Amino acid sequence: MAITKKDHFPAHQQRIAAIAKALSHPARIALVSELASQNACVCGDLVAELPLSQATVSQHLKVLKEADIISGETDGPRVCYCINWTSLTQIRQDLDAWLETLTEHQECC
Amino acid sequence: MAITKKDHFPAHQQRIAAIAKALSHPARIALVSELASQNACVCGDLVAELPLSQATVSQHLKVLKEADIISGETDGPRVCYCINWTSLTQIRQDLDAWLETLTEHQECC
DNA sequence: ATCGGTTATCGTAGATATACGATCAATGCA
DNA sequence: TGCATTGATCGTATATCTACGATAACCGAT
Repeated sequence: MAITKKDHFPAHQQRIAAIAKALSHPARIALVSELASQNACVCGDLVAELPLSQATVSQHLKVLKEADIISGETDGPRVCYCINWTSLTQIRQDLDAWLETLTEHQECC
Repeated sequence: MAITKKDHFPAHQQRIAAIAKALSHPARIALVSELASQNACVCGDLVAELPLSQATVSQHLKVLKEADIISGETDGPRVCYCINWTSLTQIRQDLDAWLETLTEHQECC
């Protein structure tokens, strides 16, 4: 793509886009749902729930971690992942705030 | 990616992911914001607002259109784009519903 | 120290996404 | 009819994403 131009946009637009991007794959939606419903927390259990290899699941978990949606702490030989509720709440607010500003003007063509 | 496995996930998870994907680029967030604030509707004006070429903007508009977030109707030689409020409202509800189900269980590690 | 189990990372292949110039199709106007 | 304007599409280059096997790193227990 030659050179990305994402940096040419305002920070708040980049923020919304970054949140959306982290949630733009069904596997990551499934992981977040699974973690939230507390059916699983250990990485191995999550791998068992998804139709993906361990390596791929680990990669998706990394994306969610970098977006600060989840966090993982080592528990002996395993890793326990869980939702970062503080961050997720903020994300929800940011999304909602943006969607709200849209509807405020609602009077298009 | 060899073969995509997105189809192996439940429809509602695919739906959330698809919404997120359509909003996963700052240019598209900017386009939606711009359209909602009614500062522009004609494609040419949108191109002038963004730091992208006409071809690229047209491509982003196409993505938003396919996600049913916006619609465009020909107005003489121009094309007038506008927010599909019905669909956007539904999207907002779907997103909010998903986020709500997450917090219901909120009691992780 | 070695072994078995767990997870992250590396390397890689193929699929998509991003970006743009060039071109095409459609429209309005001279 | 011919021309300028507008916007979609094509072709293409590069970047990023998705997926997995293989391997490395780590831990607990023997």
